[in-house]
Amino acid sequence: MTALPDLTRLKPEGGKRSSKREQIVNVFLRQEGHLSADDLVDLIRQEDHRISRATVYRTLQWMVDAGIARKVDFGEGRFRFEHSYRQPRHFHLICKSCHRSFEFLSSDIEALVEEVASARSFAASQSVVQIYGTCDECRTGRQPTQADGHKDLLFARDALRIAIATERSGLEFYTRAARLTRDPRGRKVFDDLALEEKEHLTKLEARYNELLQRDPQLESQPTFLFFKGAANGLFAEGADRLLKGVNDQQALLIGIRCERGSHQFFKKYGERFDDSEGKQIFLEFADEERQHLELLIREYRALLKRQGRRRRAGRPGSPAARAAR
Amino acid sequence: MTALPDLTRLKPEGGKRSSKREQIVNVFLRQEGHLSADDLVDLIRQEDHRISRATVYRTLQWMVDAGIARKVDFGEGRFRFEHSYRQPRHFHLICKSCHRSFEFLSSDIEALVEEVASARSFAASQSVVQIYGTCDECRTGRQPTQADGHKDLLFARDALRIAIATERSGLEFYTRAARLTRDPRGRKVFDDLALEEKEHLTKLEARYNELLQRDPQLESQPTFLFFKGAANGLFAEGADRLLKGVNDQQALLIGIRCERGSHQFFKKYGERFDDSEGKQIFLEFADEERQHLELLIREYRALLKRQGRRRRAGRPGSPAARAAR
DNA sequence: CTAGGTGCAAATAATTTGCAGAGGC
DNA sequence: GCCTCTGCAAATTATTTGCACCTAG
Repeated sequence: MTALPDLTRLKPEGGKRSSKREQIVNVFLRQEGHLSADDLVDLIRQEDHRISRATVYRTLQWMVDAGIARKVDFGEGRFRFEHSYRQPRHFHLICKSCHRSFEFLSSDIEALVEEVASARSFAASQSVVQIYGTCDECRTGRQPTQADGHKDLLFARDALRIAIATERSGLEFYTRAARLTRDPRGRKVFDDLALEEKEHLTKLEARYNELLQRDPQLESQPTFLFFKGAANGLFAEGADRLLKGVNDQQALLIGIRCERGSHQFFKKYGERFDDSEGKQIFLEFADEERQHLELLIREYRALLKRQGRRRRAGRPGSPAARAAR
Repeated sequence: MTALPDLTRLKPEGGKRSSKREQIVNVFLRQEGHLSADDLVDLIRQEDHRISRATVYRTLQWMVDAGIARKVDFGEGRFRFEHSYRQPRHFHLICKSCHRSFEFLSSDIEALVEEVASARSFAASQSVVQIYGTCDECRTGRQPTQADGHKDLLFARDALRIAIATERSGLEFYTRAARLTRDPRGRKVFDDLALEEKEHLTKLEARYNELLQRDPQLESQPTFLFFKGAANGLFAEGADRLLKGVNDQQALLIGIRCERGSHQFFKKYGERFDDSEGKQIFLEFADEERQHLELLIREYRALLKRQGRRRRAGRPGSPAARAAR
């Protein structure tokens, strides 16, 4: 079920193998959702009567230390535990009526939280965001839809969606730029950039479809990762009329600026997340953008060289320095 | 201390006057910060030995129902209570080392939280945002600065700061516009707008100073209300070169657009907050902007009328309809 | 053999409840 | 006198601990 392999005994340090502990961990990992210590005791007792509450508590604490479980407090006067191994850290919507809880992640909220902490010189180690209220099903009285899928898959799905949206927006921009630019060499540069984006887009979409096959109802599940700002403004580089007179050098500079923005953006956000498939997607995407960026910079340098040969000498303080950082 | 008047016995419904309860409530209100039930018992016992724990618990519950207190959970395995009467609802930074907690409010976070809830069709009734970590003093080993002041005053201070920043930004914009505009009547309109802003600004600053006098160390306390977006972009109406050819009609339209933006913005945010002085400031500010807006609209209509007389008839589908909504 | 894991029962800790008496209206 | 508030002690609930025993390395 959950992508949780052998690690069971690797992570914890200084532990002795013990059938009881392993049994408890296995039962815990087999479940999904948020279990209270008592829930877990009941589950264990179904397959083994001779397990004491104390052992379950001790094992739970051990799992938290080992990074397998996370202790969450929904204000019920007792704690619950959720999977944590390779699961993205997230926030909760908590229904006061049916007592279910739903997970989400908002990089925007995380960023604001960091900002507040830093404004107060507060070293934040963890943050809790909980929205209490009534869920859709309880309010409308409809059937309680299937439980949330695995966060990990949802996270990956949403990361891919964001990457795809960004890529689409880039493709659109370069295509428009190519259409508008009058200079034929400038147009060539934009055409190449658009082609590159299209290829990358195809790759991302293939990956997205592959993900959907792993879980057919993945697409119908609600948004897990809330994330503004991607695909917005990165490519809004100047008004259309400015694009008309762009030559190849300027076009390359624009491409460099866009790709660098995209790269830094995904790198920054990829690093923010906990280890998980979604994080990988962000970082891979950032890396592909970086490679593309480097390519553009090489092209730009080559272009300058050619120009320099033609015009005897290049200007020393030229934009090359800035563009190539 | 806290601006908490007689209301003590008004709010709760169906209660009988009782010396014990009143005593507990008074002791609670006299304190600031986050008290646990036990803290409160200890405090009460200092002035009256014959009070039972149960009564304190019962009174605490009663205060929560009456809206005097708010129950907060810092994950310590017990609840704490904070003032709630006319205190803005807020979020917490919680120091794991000294166990103090600091309050802040972020309208931006609240907005994002609402967005998430609405995307999930979740009827949010309350939200908890807690940042756990280590506070500045614990990390740097400096003296623990004086405790946070009253949220209410801090909130008012920050609301005023935001209003002032917005007003300044408006003043700056209109001044620049007046300088750039070539049309003398357009310039007159911008000059008037700038004057209006300056007057309003003076009023706000006076109010700010008055607030500082109520608590001299108010200014040195950290930001309580985190709030982006105010004073940003509201007045970024078009590039400078577009302002050059603006006549009086266009200038009025620009003014109307800016004031309306400002009005709606402060109204929306003012309504978001709980009852408190800061909320009042937002709403008052929104109202002043509205009055100014109405004035501008009247002026605009008068202008159109004059033009109509001059040119026989005004165009029916003119921008007047849109501007005056 | 020995450190760590386990069960059981007792201990804590925060909070709630049953009940009989007290006090305001 | 009635209804609610109070105090006290006992109950509840979640979690932890002491201690003797057990078991894997």
